[in-house]
Amino acid sequence: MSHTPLPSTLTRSVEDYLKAIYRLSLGGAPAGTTEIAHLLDLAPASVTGMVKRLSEQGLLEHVPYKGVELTAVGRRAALRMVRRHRILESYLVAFLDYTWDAVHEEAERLEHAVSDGLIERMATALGNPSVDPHGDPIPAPDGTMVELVYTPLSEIPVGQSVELRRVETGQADRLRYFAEHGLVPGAAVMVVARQPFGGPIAVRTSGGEQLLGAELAGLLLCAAGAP
Amino acid sequence: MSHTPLPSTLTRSVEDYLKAIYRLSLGGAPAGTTEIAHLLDLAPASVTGMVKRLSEQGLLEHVPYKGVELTAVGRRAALRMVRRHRILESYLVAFLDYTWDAVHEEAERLEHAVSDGLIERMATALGNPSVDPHGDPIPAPDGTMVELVYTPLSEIPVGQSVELRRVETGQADRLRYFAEHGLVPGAAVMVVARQPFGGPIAVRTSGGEQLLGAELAGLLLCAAGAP
DNA sequence: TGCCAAAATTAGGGGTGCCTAAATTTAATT
DNA sequence: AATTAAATTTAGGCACCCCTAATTTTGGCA
Repeated sequence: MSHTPLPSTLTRSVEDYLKAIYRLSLGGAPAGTTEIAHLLDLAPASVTGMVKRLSEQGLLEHVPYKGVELTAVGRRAALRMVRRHRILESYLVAFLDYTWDAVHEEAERLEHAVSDGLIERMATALGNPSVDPHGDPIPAPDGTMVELVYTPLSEIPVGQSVELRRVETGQADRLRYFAEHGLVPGAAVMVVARQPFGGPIAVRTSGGEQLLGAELAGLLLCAAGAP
Repeated sequence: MSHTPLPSTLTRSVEDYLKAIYRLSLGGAPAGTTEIAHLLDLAPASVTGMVKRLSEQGLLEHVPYKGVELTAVGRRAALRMVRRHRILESYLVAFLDYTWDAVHEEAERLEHAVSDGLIERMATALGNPSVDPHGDPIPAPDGTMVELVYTPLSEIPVGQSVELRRVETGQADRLRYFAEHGLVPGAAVMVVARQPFGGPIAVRTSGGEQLLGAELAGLLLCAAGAP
């Protein structure tokens, strides 16, 4: 099955818009221009202008005053950027001694500059991984991705041991904090307490430490039941 | 000794101008705007405009109608780009299976996007090399570079064997041709003939092949006398 | 239903960096 | 010294992508 070719020359700016709209599209609803503006740190009016241009290019569909959705072409372009980003992060951690909290910024710039060929060479060197250091799934070169569904830690019963599979934050300081306490993908943790109403959660790490915090609830995901 | 800090945010375009002007400055004379335009594939009038802006920023000195020269700050910024480019080329060849004729284009884009930190990590992984795969010297992180002076092959007497040290061309097809016949830095060659008036030259490679061509004269450099 | 606040868009403007076409300067030649 | 061709600069414009301020639309709520 052949694809409509992706536009060959997207600017860095356009690539960032597509990534942002893709991220927002995961929420299910069409992305609002203000949401996009917030993610990209731009004024909403600027987004309206760019959105108009990208619609004309067929990368997204815009219903004025309603919202923005990626077209099939736009989604492939966005997933291509996601693949680049996650392969880059994986490569930097595996081969150039980066820590998982330090790779994001570097990948954020490189993803706009590397060729597809280099990404594939890096992927090969890594053994074609399916997840990156944060446990995020890596889209395939053809732009397909299996979104892995994990159970949020906040839904694991008290007393159960599980394996962390994914740490969903890009914030370097949080990642550093998690890493210091062994909360990385693959780690085993036991839920030891929970506040009422789904609030903060407490876990015991394999190192015997006990940690408490609201961040733990949503940011750490796991495969339910796996020790 | 401390340096004037380099401007922290140079655009890709500015970085390319500085690199081009640096290359032309090696010829000794101030660079002309038309020369720069030719190197960057731009209209001469565009160069005049940019040159004006860069002079105001203190990156170069422009004497209207005469020519352009880098200031100390501009030269350091240019050498920083040269280091990035050559470390990147070296890394791609050493660790990601690129051939020396394929790295230029990739490095040309990456050099604008990588952080100084990543370049230094790559340099460390390479063992802090002083020359890149083409034999070109790599500037130090502080922006100093020893320009190695080799004897052009065209000046080696007929019958003498020498070691190639540097292949001075960025043209991928020529590099491929040279590589196919073993003409890479480190190779031993013997000059077997020369046309009158410093014209084309003929060499015998260690593989016993005999090659003739005008390109050989200027593009291949060697350490005189070394076998 | 009518009004209000939030969201989104339009209007107008600025910086960058490129272009073409029209001067202008320089340097070489006669 | 005058002419001329090449190099260079100026003038005027355009595309991109951002901004602020003003206006329009929407959706919820009294």
